[in-house]
Amino acid sequence: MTEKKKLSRNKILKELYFQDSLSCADLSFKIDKSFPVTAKLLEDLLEHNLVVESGYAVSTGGRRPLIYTLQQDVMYLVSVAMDQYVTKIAIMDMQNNFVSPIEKIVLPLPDNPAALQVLIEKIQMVMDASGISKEKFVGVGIGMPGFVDVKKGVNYTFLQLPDNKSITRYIAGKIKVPVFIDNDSSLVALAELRFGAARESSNAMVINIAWGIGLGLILNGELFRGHEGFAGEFSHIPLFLNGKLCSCGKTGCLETETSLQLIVEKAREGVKAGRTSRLSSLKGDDLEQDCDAIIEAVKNGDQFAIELFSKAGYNIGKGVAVLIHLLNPKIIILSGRGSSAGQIWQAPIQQALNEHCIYRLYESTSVEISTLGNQAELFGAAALVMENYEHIPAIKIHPFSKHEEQVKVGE
Amino acid sequence: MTEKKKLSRNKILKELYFQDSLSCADLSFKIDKSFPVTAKLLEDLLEHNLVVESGYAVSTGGRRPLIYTLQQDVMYLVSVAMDQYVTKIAIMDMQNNFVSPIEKIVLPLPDNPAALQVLIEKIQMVMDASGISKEKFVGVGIGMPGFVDVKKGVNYTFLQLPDNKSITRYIAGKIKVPVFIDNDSSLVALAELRFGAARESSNAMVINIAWGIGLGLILNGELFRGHEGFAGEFSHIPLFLNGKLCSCGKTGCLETETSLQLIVEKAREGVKAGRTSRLSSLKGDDLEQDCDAIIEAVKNGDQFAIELFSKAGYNIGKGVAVLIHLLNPKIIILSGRGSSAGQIWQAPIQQALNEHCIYRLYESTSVEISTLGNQAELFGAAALVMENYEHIPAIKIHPFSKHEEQVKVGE
DNA sequence: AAAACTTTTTTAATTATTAAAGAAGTTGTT
DNA sequence: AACAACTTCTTTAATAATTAAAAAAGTTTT
Repeated sequence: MTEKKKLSRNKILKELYFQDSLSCADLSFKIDKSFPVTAKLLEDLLEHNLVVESGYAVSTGGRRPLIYTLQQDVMYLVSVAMDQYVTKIAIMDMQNNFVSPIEKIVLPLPDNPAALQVLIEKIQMVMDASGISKEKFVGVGIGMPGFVDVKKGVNYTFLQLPDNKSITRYIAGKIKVPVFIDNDSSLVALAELRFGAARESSNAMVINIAWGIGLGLILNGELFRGHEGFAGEFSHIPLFLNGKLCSCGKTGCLETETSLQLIVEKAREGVKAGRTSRLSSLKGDDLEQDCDAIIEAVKNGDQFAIELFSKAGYNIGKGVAVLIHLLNPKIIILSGRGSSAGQIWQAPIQQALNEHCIYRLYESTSVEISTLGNQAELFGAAALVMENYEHIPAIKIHPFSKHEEQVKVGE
Repeated sequence: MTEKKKLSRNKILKELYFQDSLSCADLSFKIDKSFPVTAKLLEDLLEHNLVVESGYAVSTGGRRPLIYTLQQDVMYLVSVAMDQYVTKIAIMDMQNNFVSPIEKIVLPLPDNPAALQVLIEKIQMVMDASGISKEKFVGVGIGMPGFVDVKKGVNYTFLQLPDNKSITRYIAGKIKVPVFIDNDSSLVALAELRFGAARESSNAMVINIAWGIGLGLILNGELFRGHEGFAGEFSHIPLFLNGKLCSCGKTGCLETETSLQLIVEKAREGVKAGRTSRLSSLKGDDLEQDCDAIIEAVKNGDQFAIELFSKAGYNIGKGVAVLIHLLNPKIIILSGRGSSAGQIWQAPIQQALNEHCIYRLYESTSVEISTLGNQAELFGAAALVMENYEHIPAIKIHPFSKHEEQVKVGE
């Protein structure tokens, strides 16, 4: 089979992963090949048991199309979602199911030279524990905070190797499976684009409400990364004149007025100061636990918790107003950990838009809460692998040599 | 000739317009067709006298390529650049030369129901006066302020027809030549992308320093317009807490702290208040004249004028910091009328970036002053026509499924 | 219930692409 | 300086893909 045919074949598998079941006509359109060629490729895939016919679709006025689906149990993905403190590792099948328990490990990234080694060991461990044979793994997708260069496979903030060598190549060399990395917020956006609220929108802003406020931009139907891959630095746009020092060294960043970290801090302060609230029993040492507790309090109508979220929401809204002016998106999606607080975000954000946005611009922009919630990054990491799947055959790792070959992934 | 062949043929003409002279190999690559097909199309274009061979290019280590150029005197463009007060109309050839004097007319757009009729008459007049036969005009490109829907051909702010009917179709119906419209700042960006400083950059932010502060976004090598075509509303992002009322009805917009209009107003106030300066003889009734006078004063080292531009520049820089954070561009281009003030902008903008931008993000972003200056919009309007040249006959429809009929015009 | 229309699939005809060969230059070596 | 070795562009022949036509399987209309 020629290299070109392989590309088309992989494109079919990729489309079937994202769409679950498609007809030959649909696939022909999506992979931009003629019907006869697509049919021939499908025939081959059926023979090799990678694809199965799964009945007929309902007729739309003519002959019913044969529907194709990915064969189960032949391909698996490893998805890894990291934040500054905790890392989750999961194994997923082609139908987007978790096939092993999600492994959650405490792995602080700042000032931790051992982090990369630990990560590799844990990934290896989860893969081994799954009992799935190595050749069935398509690849590993990893989402991580920091300035990530997707093409080079480098994170300039965490998990660095000497001379900024590619960590994707490094990890792939160890576990013998292709590896892809991306910024955490970008992967949340990718998840929303492929499986979530942005599915029908070619222009969407996905806000990743987490310890910081991340942003993934969906422009013209695809994830936008910018010149060096750093686009979406929403957290640090200079929007306030509050003089508050930010972690980045500047003042007035969006992050200084809104983030889950800030909410937890403020909640702890409030409790210490004797504020009446359901939150009075906050642990005060575990960020994740406290955050979950506050979100739970919001849902139970706790006034203090609601006040904190409303203020944070209003400030996110001020940032969203900027996004709407600059990029005229169809939809704003609130995703990531914080989105599990639900509809509480709507009112304050809408209020900020009323005050700071030109009506003509935001009247046709909707604000929605993600249904993927806390698991968005894991879905996104899996999607990242399949996003690159068509190029994977170009990756070759020598089984006996430690010297990695030139790897060309995407563009 | 089939429809598909026509598309490729037109693509060749388009590429030759933007690149002036190209080899068959270059064209084959650019129009995404094989060498034999491209060669055959070129043969046909030579026969029909639309293209000429213009000698050989220097060898790059092998056989010298034959170079093709557009035939002169067979195709012309009408380009129209409007602002709120003044409209310029020009006729250009395929080599980007003005072939008739630029017609400048005073045509206020706000609250002027007659504006559209006047515009059509003047375009007609300029075309007639040129003595060029009608069938040689490829199309009319018009840049205008306001919320412009490029696809529908509607401006929601000015020049409206009843029921928001398409003004492009309306004008085209009258003058019998295809018409295209776009937002003024988008066309300035297009000009920079095709003929100016953004030529080598697939990610550029083009700031249109005019009576307001416009923005055209070049993302992934093409002009980005957003969901409804309104992207780039830079002027009204809420960046200040100054309480100053903006023309849009809100307060704190970027426009309230920087624009040529503001500079002229401040200069007039300063002069009235007796500020010592070369500007003391400002007319005070003609915005354009006064603006030119102040820019002249800047170049002659007038302290007051420089102070005004420095402050305005710093505030533009604050906005640019937001752009860099969100979109990680390779280059920021200062264009439009105000760019003729030259290097004066550099220092205050760089200062604002130092203060408000994460170093990692702006260290590799350059800020440049346009060389197209005041004529950028006219070049952009001409480019707009050729940008659409190939698409006029080409509409792609899903050949199999009724539901997914997609009209794809440009991407 | 049959004719007329849709849509998918198969096949045959057409067209474009890739690979191979040739032409025109440049570069490097003896 | 001469000639082999390498580039790059152009032409041609072989191969592969696309489009058009025909057939198959439904749905809708009369």
